[in-house]
Amino acid sequence: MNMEIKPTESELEILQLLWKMGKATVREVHEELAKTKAAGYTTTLKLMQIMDEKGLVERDTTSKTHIYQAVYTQEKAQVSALDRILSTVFEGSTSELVIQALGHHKASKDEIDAIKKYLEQFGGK
Amino acid sequence: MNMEIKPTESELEILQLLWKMGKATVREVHEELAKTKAAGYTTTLKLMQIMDEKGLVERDTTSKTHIYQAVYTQEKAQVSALDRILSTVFEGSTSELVIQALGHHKASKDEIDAIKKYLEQFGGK
DNA sequence: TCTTATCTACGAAATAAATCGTAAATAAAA
DNA sequence: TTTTATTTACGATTTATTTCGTAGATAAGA
Repeated sequence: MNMEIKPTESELEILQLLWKMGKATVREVHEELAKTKAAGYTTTLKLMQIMDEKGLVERDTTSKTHIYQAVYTQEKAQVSALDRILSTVFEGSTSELVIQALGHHKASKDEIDAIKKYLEQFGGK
Repeated sequence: MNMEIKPTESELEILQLLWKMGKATVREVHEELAKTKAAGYTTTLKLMQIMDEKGLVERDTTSKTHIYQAVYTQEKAQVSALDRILSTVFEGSTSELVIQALGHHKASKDEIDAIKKYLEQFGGK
């Protein structure tokens, strides 16, 4: 059903920035990106234009300098990422995934508590 | 630390089969693969040869027909996949990931119980 | 106004990944 | 033994993704 819109690796990097920045220009995104990655300005521009065509972002083109924002939300990315690894490496087992996540990626006491609390809603004990 | 050995999309498909099959020939893997995907035999062969070079699989070449098996384990893939989505879409928050996983991917009663049980080891209450 | 800087659009080159065709070797079948 | 089938090796093509250069438009500064 879901029109399999799949951001590429590079597109995801830009989405991550837009999620934090909200609305931003290519220049602003590029500046942030440059802190981690070496790439030319037009590379970032082109990428963002493609993302616009794909519907991953939208832009306000009323002024010369366009203003971008994410359409593809972080939550969509989370659900999609979980779906993917669930079917590719966890054989569909959510509990396997959760236990693996808790086992190998040390969650803090607070995180553990948050999860316990969350689980309570699924039947008392 | 971990020499960033990253299977590509297609390589992962083959690994999934090898995890189930254990030792297998190119022909056997290809046969399985063909059930889901249309691709020529030499495509599968080439892919598996590349995977051997990368060290994702190893093969016994004593007889004409080589026998492959996965070196890159399912658990490695699980840890790596979790690491990746944790840093790209969950901002490093394991609890966010877990809660999202439980929320959007209906776990069965048994799965919930398994998780609760697992959590108990992290401090009584 | 004239020059300089910044921006978008766009095509094309560079890189990465997937797919395939063909040749040579080996084994199996006739 | 001769033919046929199967397998590996390997290069080449195709497709997807990333990167960049250049041109034209717009705005800002001198």
